[in-house]
Amino acid sequence: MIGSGIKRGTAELAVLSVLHDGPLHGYELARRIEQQTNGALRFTLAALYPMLYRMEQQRWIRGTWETSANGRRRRCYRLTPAGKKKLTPLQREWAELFHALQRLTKVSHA
Amino acid sequence: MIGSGIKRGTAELAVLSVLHDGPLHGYELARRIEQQTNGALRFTLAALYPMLYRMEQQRWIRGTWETSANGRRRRCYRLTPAGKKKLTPLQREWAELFHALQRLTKVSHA
DNA sequence: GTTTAATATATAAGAATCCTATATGTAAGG
DNA sequence: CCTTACATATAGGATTCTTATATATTAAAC
Repeated sequence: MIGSGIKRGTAELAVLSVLHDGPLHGYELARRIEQQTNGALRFTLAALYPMLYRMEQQRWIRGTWETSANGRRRRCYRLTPAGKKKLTPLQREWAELFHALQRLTKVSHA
Repeated sequence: MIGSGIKRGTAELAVLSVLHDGPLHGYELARRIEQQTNGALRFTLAALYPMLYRMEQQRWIRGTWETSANGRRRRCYRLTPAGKKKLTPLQREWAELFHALQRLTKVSHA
């Protein structure tokens, strides 16, 4: 059965997927999600930051303070091994949800 | 852009889809959703009834009290024309979300 | 005949997630 | 100097789903 958390967990999957490409800070993360989905998926930073804290507490990502060339202070997040392990079953859960909804709408048209 | 409501709106799509097949009462609706998705998608009745009220207020469904052959009193819901009109764009929105998430995870693997 | 399971609806209390609004501060461009 | 882009942070609120509980009828099991 599909876990209860996944239905509203799009953000979690998005963050883990993007960070799988390489470390990033929050602001850029939000931009990547929006760009890579052609604007279809978008998260405000106010939604993103608390989520990054939660994911850091769960040890899926790890944040380190860094200073960019500009001298700007920013927090760089990278995927932990635990985070990588989390990504695969999460994708599978989403695929299951998609198939479930497709079955519902297709049966409904029959 | 995908609306903010749809990410957690699986239940809405499920109810509209199943009712598209024909009128049903709440208890049976929950069973159909579970059966047609092979148990992948499941809603408790406590989640379903308040949602049916909301959807009735929005005129997407209409409920009438009926008495079954057993003599049991139950509320039968059927899709309104407005509900049918709502179903198509909802399905499109979901399809968009699926594609967006697929793009994210695929780019991430590249 | 009494208990149990299945049918059927309803509400309350709570958790989780996301959004809007707001605050703070730096750097670059005009 | 003023605006735009960069960058993080918190408070308050809305929505949705879950768990727990209450009620009542019917059919089957024992």
